[in-house]
Amino acid sequence: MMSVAKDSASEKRDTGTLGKLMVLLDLVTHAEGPMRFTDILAVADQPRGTLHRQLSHLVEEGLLEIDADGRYSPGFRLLDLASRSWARNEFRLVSEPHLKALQGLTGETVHLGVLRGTAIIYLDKVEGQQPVRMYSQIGNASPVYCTGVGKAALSILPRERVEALVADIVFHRFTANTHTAASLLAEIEDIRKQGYAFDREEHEVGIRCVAAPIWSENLSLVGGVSVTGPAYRLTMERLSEWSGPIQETAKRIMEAMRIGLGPRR
Amino acid sequence: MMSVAKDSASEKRDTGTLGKLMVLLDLVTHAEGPMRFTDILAVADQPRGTLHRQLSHLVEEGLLEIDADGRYSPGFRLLDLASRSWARNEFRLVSEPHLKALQGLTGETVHLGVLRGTAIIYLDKVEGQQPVRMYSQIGNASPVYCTGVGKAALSILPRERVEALVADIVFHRFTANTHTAASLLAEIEDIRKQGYAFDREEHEVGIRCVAAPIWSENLSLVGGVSVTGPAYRLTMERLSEWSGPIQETAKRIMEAMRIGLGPRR
DNA sequence: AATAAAGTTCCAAATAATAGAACACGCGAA
DNA sequence: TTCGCGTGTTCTATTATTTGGAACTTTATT
Repeated sequence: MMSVAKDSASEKRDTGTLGKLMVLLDLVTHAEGPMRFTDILAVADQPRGTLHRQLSHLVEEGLLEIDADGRYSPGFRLLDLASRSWARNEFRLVSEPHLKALQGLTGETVHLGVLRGTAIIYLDKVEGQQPVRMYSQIGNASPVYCTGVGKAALSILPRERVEALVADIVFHRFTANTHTAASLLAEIEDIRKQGYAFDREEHEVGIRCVAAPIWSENLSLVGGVSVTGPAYRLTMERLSEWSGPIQETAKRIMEAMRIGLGPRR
Repeated sequence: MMSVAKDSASEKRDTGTLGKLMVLLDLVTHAEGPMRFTDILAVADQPRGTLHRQLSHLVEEGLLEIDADGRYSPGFRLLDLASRSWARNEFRLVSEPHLKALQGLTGETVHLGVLRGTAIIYLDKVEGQQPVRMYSQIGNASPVYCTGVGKAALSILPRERVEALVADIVFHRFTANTHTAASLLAEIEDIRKQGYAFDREEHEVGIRCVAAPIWSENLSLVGGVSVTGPAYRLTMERLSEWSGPIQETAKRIMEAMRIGLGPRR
């Protein structure tokens, strides 16, 4: 049964059988921990028999695992797929040297992220000394509205697309500085003019960042670079000083991407 | 009575529509670089119209990306799914402190891996000083027959299951020491008695390791830990000395896993 | 042992996927 | 320009898969 049509924002995906399976996969991967059959049955809108077959298929393909107690968890196949995906990603490969250079210049942590839906997915992270915990950040999806990269990315989208996107967001107040829909839209306008964005402890108290947008001509790729660090070290003055270098880095990455694509076609 | 055993090699997966889509996903993620529609058409055994719809669905779900030139690459959604999967993985979480301890003791790189099909998927890696390149190893799938963890894992499977698995493998000769089916089966027997496995430069010249198996009672989880390093530093004598500690680490992880599951059920 | 809860299997009916052809599009050559 | 050709996209009757509901089996609880 169809409920009342959601307004504009509601993306209606028509991916048939795959779509239904992805809903389940999302359910399990977003859960706190392993889910039992009945747990899933309660939230997935499917008859028991159907759900059972769907889960079996996901398990057989390695996208889900089922333990001895019949609890479902994300499967190891996802790691394999993702590691290949990451290793070969052109955007990441092209950006890498530029991220390192920026890290060297600032001494702080540098991130590379792309926009997907209303989230920023981090593709790379370059830290200074201490060993990096793998997957600690890479692959992570963070909300657009409280990350520097997210706001920078939004700033290069056409206004109507930003509005449509913002309408889809459910705003969670992480800190006292976290944006609301209205304040976000307002700041995007400023960022559009400036060419760079700050995160003034909007996601986590004590964490600030500067970010610059990166985009392809047709906007099929929209993301950004950022320099992040603790507020006590990264004063707003210092962040401002870095707005130049970070925009420069973004520019170089875009040029490098075009070179990659340019000559051949 | 059971039906006649399927001939070892012929794993016929019956995952309907999902199975067909996963074949495509594998195709694209295993490729050298982005694939054009026609490239995929040539290898995927599907009519043009059908393939087109399947790819569209995968793109719409974010499992694949299509660039301006119509070339398909793995999608960012995979990273998101995998990062969650990794972050919450119980086996990895439980093992982490033990891996660190082993790293501290040996000073060399420690790996945690699980068996999936005929591959070992690395779940974690603990290195000494230098910053780790993310995803560099984690999520990677390596052949069972030329990794310490792989051989250790096989050694705890019942003989007939090992034989069935080995029949599925296509052996690639990476180094002069790489196993063949026969030599692998023979060594598995030894490892079974010993309780630990070596990799004597069987995957990469100049790289050796010791590994011990880790398994759950019902064998739903089979994997291992290993200590890896350059041959000039890791003499076979030294590796032998570490066979004790590494088995001890494996044992502690297995105990910790049981504690996790034990009391509640 | 009896009862309830959880999980699995089955099959006619509904729905989505398929195959094949026809339709667009871009591009280089005549 | 027009033609041909390689690519990619859309359409539709046919076919195969998925669905839903119930019956059935197994596992926990009283």
